[in-house]
Amino acid sequence: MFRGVNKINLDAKGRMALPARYRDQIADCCENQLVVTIDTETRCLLLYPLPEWETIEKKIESLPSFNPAARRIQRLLIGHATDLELDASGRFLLPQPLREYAQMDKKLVLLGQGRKFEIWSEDQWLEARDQYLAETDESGALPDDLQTLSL
Amino acid sequence: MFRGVNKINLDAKGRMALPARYRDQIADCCENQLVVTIDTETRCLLLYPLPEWETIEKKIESLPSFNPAARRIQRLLIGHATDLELDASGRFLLPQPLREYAQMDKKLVLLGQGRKFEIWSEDQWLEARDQYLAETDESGALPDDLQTLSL
DNA sequence: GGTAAAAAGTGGGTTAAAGTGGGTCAATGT
DNA sequence: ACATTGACCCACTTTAACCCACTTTTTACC
Repeated sequence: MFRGVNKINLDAKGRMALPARYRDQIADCCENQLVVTIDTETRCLLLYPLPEWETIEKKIESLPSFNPAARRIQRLLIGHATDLELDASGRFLLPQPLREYAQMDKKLVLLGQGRKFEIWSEDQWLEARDQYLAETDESGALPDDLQTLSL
Repeated sequence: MFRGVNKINLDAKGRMALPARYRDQIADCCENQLVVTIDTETRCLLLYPLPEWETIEKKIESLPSFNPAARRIQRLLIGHATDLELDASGRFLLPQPLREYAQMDKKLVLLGQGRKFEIWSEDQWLEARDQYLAETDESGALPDDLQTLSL
């Protein structure tokens, strides 16, 4: 399970370093094979260990391709998915089109999100986070499980 | 069960010491593995023994990711959750982004809250406490169980 | 109640590791 | 053939993990 916020700098070549605390886990679960794609709801990127991505990809592929909503998801998610491999110093290159999509400049935030990561431009993340915080826990329809969740 | 208020100083490096009276319990229940994350309603932090956090995380993680309220909780709680380990003198480093979130300077308050702790900046805590005290027990709608609670 | 001893809390120095920047070369495509 | 891009390598900077020492508080015993 991946957790936590990490402030990371993108270098001039468009590379970012995976924080050291995740490296062992990534080496174990996918031999440093990752896949990055876009999030379709917000301007951020999703980073998966390869096996995890493959199960998701299978599900998306099997959607009926004559359904417009399914085609949309297929084109957006599978279309933007890119294989990555860590270099010797634990970095990888973020493809330029994806950097543009997520409006990334130098400062990034890597968010652990269970089986995947999210990568945000820091500005975008802070904005989204503040907006989330401004909402109360009660606003919005919560799933039943969540209503009864005791933190 | 953790109880009590504890005034604690944050040192120049952002470390805080877990009060000695909790150490045996923490060593027993989670081998000094802790997780800290943010509270979504107030600007304070939540500190869990790892196993306790994991049960919460499982529930949150299994929520449908296309539900906006669920994504909000996932991003806020799991996104900010950070693993901690006590050092040889019973201290741990509070991650900078979380210190910023909870507006922490030197003086902190650690609040025992049953299966978890809350960590507040002292100023924030005193302010919140005074506000709670200003409210009466009758204000606000109480759940039925609470109406019949005998202190 | 006072003193000594132990434990807890606090501060800070050192060092190894992580993060970061950038140069070079090979591959690719124009 | 040349230009562009990414992979690989190396070097510098920054950070945090670890260790040690000093101060303060608590506990125990006289």
